Amino acid sequence: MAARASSKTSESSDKVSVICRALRRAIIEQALEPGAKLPEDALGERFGVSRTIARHALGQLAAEGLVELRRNRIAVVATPSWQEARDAFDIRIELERLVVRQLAGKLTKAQIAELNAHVDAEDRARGGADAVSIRLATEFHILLAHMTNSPILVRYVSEVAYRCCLTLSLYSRPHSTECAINEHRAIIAALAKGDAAKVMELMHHHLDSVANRALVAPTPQRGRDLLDILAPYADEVTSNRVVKLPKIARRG
Amino acid sequence: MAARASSKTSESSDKVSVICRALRRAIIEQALEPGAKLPEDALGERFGVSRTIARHALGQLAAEGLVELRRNRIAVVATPSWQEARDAFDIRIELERLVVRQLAGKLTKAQIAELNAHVDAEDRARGGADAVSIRLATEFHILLAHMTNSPILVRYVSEVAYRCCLTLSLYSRPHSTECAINEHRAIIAALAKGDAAKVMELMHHHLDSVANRALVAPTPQRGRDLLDILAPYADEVTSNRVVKLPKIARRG
DNA sequence: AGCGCTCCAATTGCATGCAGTTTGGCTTCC
DNA sequence: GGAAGCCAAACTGCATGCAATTGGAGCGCT
Repeated sequence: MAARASSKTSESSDKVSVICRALRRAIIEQALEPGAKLPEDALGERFGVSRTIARHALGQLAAEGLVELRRNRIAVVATPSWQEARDAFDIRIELERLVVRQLAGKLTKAQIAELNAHVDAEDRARGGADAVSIRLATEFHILLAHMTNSPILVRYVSEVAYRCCLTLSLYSRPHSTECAINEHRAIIAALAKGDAAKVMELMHHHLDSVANRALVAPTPQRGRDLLDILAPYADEVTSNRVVKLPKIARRG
Repeated sequence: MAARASSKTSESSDKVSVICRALRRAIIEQALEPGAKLPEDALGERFGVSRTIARHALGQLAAEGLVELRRNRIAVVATPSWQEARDAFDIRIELERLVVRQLAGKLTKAQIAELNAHVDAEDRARGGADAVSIRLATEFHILLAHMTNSPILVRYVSEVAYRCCLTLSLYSRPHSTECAINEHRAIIAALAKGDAAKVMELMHHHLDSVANRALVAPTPQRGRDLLDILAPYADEVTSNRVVKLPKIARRG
């Protein structure tokens, strides 16, 4: 028996949604790096729509955490801090444990075949671009979420998985996908067998190891948050000499 | 020591954000019932902004799942199905277990005082409007999430908690807040004591019992989704007799 | 009465225009 | 040489206007 009755969750075909999808994909495939500027004008022109639409799309992506929006400033691709990346993975672990708990032993043969086919695709993509491997791996997890037929769960898993994608591009060293693929296969097997506890443990370990492999320590230099990086240095300067750095320094 | 360093997570002061907050509150306090229409014009006029802004706000709320947006149709307050409500609570349980796991034993005295103060407020609100009690109870959980200083966690817990609020208004029988307040106090105590396992168990039980108390069985009649209710009948009709229900039925 | 049709008011989808803010370079002055 | 100040270009925030779609009232037909 299927995990649950069918239900639609696809995004509508608004121009806004189209642009959202395009940008989302560009971001997770790292065509747009974290920090990349996203001016409304440029987006509108590129996609052949008005600024209004581009703006709306940016709003949606900001709601998903893929884009940062500051008043009167150009929107940029989100640059999650290391801590945020770690938080995202923690949340993801819990959500995906829930996914496999709901799915264990409840998948149809067809669904299992679909999962296996996806992993086969991941396998074939080995050796190709890292970005593609990462995207496929992410989509495996989203495919799982879809099978719960819980639209809310799908949304949250998708969002947090995309965010994790984003952070992988920031903090990851060259990706090794081999074991990830094997772990995907193990998860499918355990799901088919119906061992909920086992598959939750597998998923937990899988995500945890991906996170640990990727998020290598607080990586001081790639931490990106200039303010944080310079804080200790700034402390030294400001406490010993002057109060304000740029304006009054010349008077001292 | 505080659970983590400070971080800002508040919504900006755009007109859009202001309207979002207003609508969100109206929805969770049931001033706007599920299914209520939200025409852009009316919203814009009411809040003294243009349709553009109202529209954008609706988009954000739709991303949060509080509003349903269908192309070329008037936006309406979301009407989650019973199953979606149950799913939301399942997700919420996992997320909030994570919250208290992170918080156990890491709260400052000031934070504990803040939590106690909030529960006191809940206590004082007893006997008042149900909607207010529910909102305060929800805000207790969001307050907890804030103390993790994980913006992502705050966002997800807030969203899913609001959704649960919404479903409570749909499926709940008259709310009994007494035990919920006691359970909140128990959670604070366990957090202060630092017993992570205990507080996770408490939170799990707390949310589960709220859900079970509220989501009384699939309540066939209040299920609201006419299509679902009629599905079995329609199956019978379409498979045995004719293809379309309204147009051809009269000919049979 | 019941059913279908037509047409109009209501409403959304989207582009454009204008005002206010930020950015970055240029000039000026030390 | 380098910092402060100024100015124009770039960009966002928002309102308004127009075309397209919807839904429902009214009307005629059976």
